[in-house]
Amino acid sequence: MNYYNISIVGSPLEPFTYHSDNKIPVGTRVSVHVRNRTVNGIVLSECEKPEFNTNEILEISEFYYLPKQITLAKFISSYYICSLGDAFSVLLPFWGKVKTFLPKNHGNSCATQISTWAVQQFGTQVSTWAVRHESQKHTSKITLSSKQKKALFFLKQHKVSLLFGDTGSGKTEVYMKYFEQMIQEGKTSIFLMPEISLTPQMSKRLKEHFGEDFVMWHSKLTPLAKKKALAKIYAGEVKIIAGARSALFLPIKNLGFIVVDEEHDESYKSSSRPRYNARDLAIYMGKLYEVPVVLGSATPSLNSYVKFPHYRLKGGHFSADKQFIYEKSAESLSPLIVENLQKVYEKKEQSIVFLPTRANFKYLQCQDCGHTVKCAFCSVGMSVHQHSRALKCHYCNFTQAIPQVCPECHSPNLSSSRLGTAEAVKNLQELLPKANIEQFDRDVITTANKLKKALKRFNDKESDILVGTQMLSKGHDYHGVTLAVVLGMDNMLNMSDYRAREKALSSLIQVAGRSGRAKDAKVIVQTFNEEFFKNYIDKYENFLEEEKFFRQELYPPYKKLCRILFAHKNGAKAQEQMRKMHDKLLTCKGVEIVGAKKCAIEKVANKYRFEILLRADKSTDIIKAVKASKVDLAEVDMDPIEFG
DNA sequence: AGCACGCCGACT
DNA sequence: GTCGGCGTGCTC
Repeated sequence: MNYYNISIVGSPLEPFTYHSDNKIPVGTRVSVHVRNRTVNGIVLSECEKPEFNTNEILEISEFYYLPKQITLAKFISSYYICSLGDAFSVLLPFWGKVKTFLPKNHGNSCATQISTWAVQQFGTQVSTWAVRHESQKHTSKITLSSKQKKALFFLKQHKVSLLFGDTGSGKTEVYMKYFEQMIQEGKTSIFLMPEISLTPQMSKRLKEHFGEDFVMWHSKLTPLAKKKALAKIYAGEVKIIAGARSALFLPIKNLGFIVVDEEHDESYKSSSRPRYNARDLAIYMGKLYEVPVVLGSATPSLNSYVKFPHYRLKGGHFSADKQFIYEKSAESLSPLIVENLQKVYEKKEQSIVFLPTRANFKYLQCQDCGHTVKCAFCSVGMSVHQHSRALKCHYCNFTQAIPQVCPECHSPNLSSSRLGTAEAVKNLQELLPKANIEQFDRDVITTANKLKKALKRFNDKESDILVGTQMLSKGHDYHGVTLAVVLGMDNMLNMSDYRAREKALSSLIQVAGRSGRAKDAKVIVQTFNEEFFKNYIDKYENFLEEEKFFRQELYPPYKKLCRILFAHKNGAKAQEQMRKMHDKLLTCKGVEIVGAKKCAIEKVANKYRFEILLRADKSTDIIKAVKASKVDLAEVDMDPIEFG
């Protein structure tokens, strides 16, 4: 009888031991009983017969994980502090006959014939992963400029590098050239991008260029589309996989290269367990698979800028031919803005109105001077807690009474108002009753099809004004736009988030880069912080250099942060669990407890939420401390990007 | 995480 | 008398 340690997919528990008559290779996915439920497990290792009675392995599947995937799962489990079963739940197994794993002279218990899974599924012949007969399919249509050639040369010199390229500087061509070269070496590339399901023009472009070598992968694919894509991947026919963060975990033979485009984008971070960051895991995988990794962005994160060598690819058209107007006003749709929107509408031109705030937080801002109350200890905005009638810092829990007058100019006009997209559309529609105004955000644009239609209406000039959030700035071309209105920058800048400045500036640059590809474009930025944006709008690199000093000693990339969440419908229970873990953490060395308190959004989905924020020099100290102190309810968020 | 077991409140 | 709430505890 053979005994095996088996990690149960999705289980929070340590691996269990099962037995089988068969000799089963490590990495094989099997099904087993846990409390009479049938679940998937992964064979981790063979082991001795344990003291207790074991269950039998029910079924040995044709799915398996390769040793490097197991290494990756173990890394995810240790770094993000989750069970191995949770780590495996994000990885996709290989499929087929496992020649290399079968020991010599071994019975054929698991040696199934080359399966015809894909054929059964689709009735089409799918080739095995034999090396493809490389036939010079099409000669390259990509011609790089000398700048782009230099960029490519630079990227090829480094294991991990940052392509710091302005909007419109042609980053995509550089990647595509790199992909082509990988294809010639018979290797597959991963091209990660945020919200790929909502960037149809990019996939169209890749499809046109790479044809059958290309597939798209993201969570919104229909089950059938997923099956088809997987069949092609299993068959080894795919050379370019463009996808959202989950594409990183597809079963790829011959991985050659990983691109993380728009690396600054927050959607690379998973907000459910395991809370991994695909950008960071891409770098880990680069090392593990010994393949180059390229991060790309017009507005790179300070994190990547500090850690990796970069190539600066300057753009063709950016702010040079654009007029920036900074308006000091706290009024959401000010007369200046409405007047400009009106003028543009009357000229039969188009506008976009950008509201970057997710409207989750309220900050106290002076309506006369724009000053926002900040924490005395953390240089971040204090958020308004109306219930407790107090201002609180989300980092250190410093609390103060809500001031009656502005601490800066002593004006009594302090307000914590905020503006959402739907509300802005409604207000604008009243002011411009004849204009066609559309809401353009996650609430309305839920599918690729809706996006396509909305963009078509806009490009056909059936709609005049788009009012939206981040989505407006993600990779779309609006050729007819001559006015971009950017609201809510101060809210963003004053978020109680150490990345507030980075997020605000990069959002502004991204939206400015989207709009006004036509000449004579105007960008109206409503802000009391004109100096900040003006200084850096076309000098993001200068911003990054200066931001280093703000982050030093306190924030990433110089310090590691970790957030522990406690959510329960019984608030007292959540708080008690937090307190318990907090007390345990006090005994741990090398870790600073920055705060332990109620979340800013204290109730979500009927659950009360509490959180602990930890800071340390090294992630190993955090991992050690958290593992030693973890309580049942705790959910670990390593390298958090959201607070509250 | 799931799911069974078990112990108290309002219902045919 | 039972149905069902969710607290506690266990899963190879």
